[in-house]
Amino acid sequence: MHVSPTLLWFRQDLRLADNAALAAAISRGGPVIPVFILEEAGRSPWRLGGASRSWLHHSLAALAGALEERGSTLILAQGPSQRVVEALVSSTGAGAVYWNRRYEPEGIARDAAIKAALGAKGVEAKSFNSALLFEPHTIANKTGRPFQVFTPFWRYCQTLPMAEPVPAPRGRIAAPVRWPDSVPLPDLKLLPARGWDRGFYPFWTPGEAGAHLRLKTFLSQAIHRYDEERDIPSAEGVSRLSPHLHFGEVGPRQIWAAVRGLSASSGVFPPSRGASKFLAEVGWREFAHHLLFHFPTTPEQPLRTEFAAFPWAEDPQGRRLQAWQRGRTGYPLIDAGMRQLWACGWMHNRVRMVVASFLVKHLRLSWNHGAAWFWDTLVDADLASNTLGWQWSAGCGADAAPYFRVFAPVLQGEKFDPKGHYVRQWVPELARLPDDVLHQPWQAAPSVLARAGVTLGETYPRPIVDHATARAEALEAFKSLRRGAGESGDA
DNA sequence: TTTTGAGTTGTTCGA
DNA sequence: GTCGAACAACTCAAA
Repeated sequence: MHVSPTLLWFRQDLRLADNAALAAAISRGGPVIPVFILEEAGRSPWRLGGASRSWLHHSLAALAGALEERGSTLILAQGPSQRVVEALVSSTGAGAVYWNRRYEPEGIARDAAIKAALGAKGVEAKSFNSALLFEPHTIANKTGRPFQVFTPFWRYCQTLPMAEPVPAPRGRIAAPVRWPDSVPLPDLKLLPARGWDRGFYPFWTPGEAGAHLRLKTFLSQAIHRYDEERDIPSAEGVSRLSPHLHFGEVGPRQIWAAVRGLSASSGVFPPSRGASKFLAEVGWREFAHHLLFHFPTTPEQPLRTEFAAFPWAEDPQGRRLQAWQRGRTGYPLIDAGMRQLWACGWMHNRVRMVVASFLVKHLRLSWNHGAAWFWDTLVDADLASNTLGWQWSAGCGADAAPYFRVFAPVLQGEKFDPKGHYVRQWVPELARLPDDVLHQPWQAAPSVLARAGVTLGETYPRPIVDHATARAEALEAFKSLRRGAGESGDA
């Protein structure tokens, strides 16, 4: 019997294993036409960021290679998704379009429209879950409302059955008689013209194979020390899976199953405190998607509405923001983090919290600026996680950091980078300073600075704000917010 | 139904 | 040096 082709629409699920839409397309029986559509979403603030574009280029190349090994071809296209999908359906005679669901507000609306349009034409349109352990529309608290606190959310999720990964397709993937036209990968122009991403790829191997190697490496050792070492930015204590997860080169079901596999011999699950902590991070990713789905305005708007009135500082020339972005704040840990971000497209999580706190509380610039910068510079930029992270840092989100939690950049440096490995790597002009002043060079005696070859204000900036003053002003600003919200009017 | 306690990641101050 | 308290307000779950 003749079965029409299935269009398999790849989006943020750039893998063959554990891909529910792919598995369904194959079991439907006809030829499978894998397609990726680059949609340049106009002026949307959340169109692909620069670092993400670079990663995507390499990930698509990897996916295309993996498909080729199975006798298939990745079709690349450009333009509004609905137009491209409809054009491909009519040019290939596809009778079905399958994809894995996404949870961003724009994506949900677009997918719904496409599903309706295809249905009206008699084309089978089906979507699947491959991105999450627990899809947002399936989770609610006992009052039927979305969770807003992580711990009860995660406790509840863990009482639910955990989905198994979908097995990878075996053998060749059936090809159509004739392949539709494809845009050559370089023509998508995903790579930056000036090559500022050249520092990324000593650290990263985009694609499904790279993702699995990273997971395997992490599970072999570091996961069991994760609860302690994840806070040390110079250590290899974290999984570095975030960009792979974002692009769907590996999925949470696979991670869960792999961690459970570690318990096979002992029967104890989770196998260690580190593993438990790591799985909770997977839970935070779930929680982020839960919040984005149920509170779709949060990429721009604070979840706690009183924060709309927050007295942000003036920064008319954008100098403070620029100092932060470029790693020229005069606080070594902050500057190290921001420079690592620029060089690698990634920043260690501990340092992300510190730089975020610094932007929002020390510089009192809106978290939206930080979210936008991270969006453009992170290879793991993810609307759900980025939004949660920034609103958490600013204190305006769900389960957010209390307003009085102001990370002290010097103290954080001394606690988590006591030997200065991290700062010396990313702020090399300070490398020769002794440990005891490395995190506060302005406290060093002139002779110490001279010996280290540091001239404050020339080779390295003086602090752009004073910690104690900035902290006091931040606390005052948060207090004013409270007064404003209460309309008590007292002086 | 109402109450109570707990909740990712911190810092400072004073005893 | 170490330690506990204080620094809000609100959501959720358990009692």
